Amino acid sequence: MTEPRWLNADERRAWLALLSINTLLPAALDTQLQAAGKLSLFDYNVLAMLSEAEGRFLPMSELAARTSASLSRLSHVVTKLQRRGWVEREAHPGDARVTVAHLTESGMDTIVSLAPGHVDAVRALMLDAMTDDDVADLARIGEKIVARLDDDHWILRER
Amino acid sequence: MTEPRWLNADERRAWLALLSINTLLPAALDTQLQAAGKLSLFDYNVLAMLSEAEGRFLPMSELAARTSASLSRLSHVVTKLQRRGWVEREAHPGDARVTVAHLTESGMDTIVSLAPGHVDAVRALMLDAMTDDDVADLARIGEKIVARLDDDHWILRER
DNA sequence: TTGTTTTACTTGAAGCTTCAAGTAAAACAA
DNA sequence: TTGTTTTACTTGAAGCTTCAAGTAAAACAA
Repeated sequence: MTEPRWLNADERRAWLALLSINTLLPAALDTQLQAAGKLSLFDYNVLAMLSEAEGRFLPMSELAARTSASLSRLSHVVTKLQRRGWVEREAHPGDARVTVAHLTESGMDTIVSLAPGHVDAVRALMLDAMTDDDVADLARIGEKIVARLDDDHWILRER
Repeated sequence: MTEPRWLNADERRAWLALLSINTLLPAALDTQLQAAGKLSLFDYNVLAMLSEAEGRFLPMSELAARTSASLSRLSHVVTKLQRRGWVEREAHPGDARVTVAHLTESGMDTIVSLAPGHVDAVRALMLDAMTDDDVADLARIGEKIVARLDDDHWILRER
């Protein structure tokens, strides 16, 4: 067996920082959203992606791609959001295999009321810690990592 | 109500990239570790932190801090690791409130055998996507964000 | 056409995480 | 001392995510 290349100082710092952000940041945002509207960050993102989509609806697979989730996870969560009256499932006219998730008026009202508090939290927890150059660097480096993890991830399509 | 400041282009890119990394990277590493040894990334980190500690033991609260976890989460996971024979719980001699988690020989063997594959995965999924400068930038920016989220996080103590 | 494979989901169970409530010892306060 | 507060956990239940298995329609292959 060949000797593995261990991490050097910067690699270790970058990796540990990412790992820590990874557990702390979603937890902090979950706490804010839980207090504001009894939903999780993932729930919020599902609603947000639908609210930004044309017609406020998306096929389940496209919604799964935009939330980086598995179809199974999304299916369970949409069922929950449906019970809360925020999303509806509809048949796709052209392809009977496809389910379309549609944001309801009530769902739209919910996200509109939650958005300002959520954006404030994102600023307070992360963006306010950085200079403008840092933000640009993080965007550039972050997208490189995303490309590595999934080379046709939707956030790269916007470029 | 005052108008919220929405995210500008770079802010949105940085935020979306971080969010995507956040769901994709742990999932990919979980898959690798699950295949290699039927354990999660969090399980691995618990073992790794213990293996690096002097004497291979740490109080539960210190271990929770080093894995960015809640005590409750850690307590459940240590119970599981204990059943697999990788960790033992011991009383703290000086303070009866404290439980010390101690890595067993078997736990040490496990992490030694898993480490090379895990480090390879971290490289393949993230570090190999970046230049040396990117790594240094990410370390610097990442630590700023961590400091924002928890200003005496243990990774900042090493400086 | 007919059979086979692929796509786009859905479902239930198992396992994991969070949350609320609890225990017991240490520290502090008067 | 004695009572109160804080610290350091642990526990069980509820909710969430993953995993394995399934369904049904579309696409392809011969």
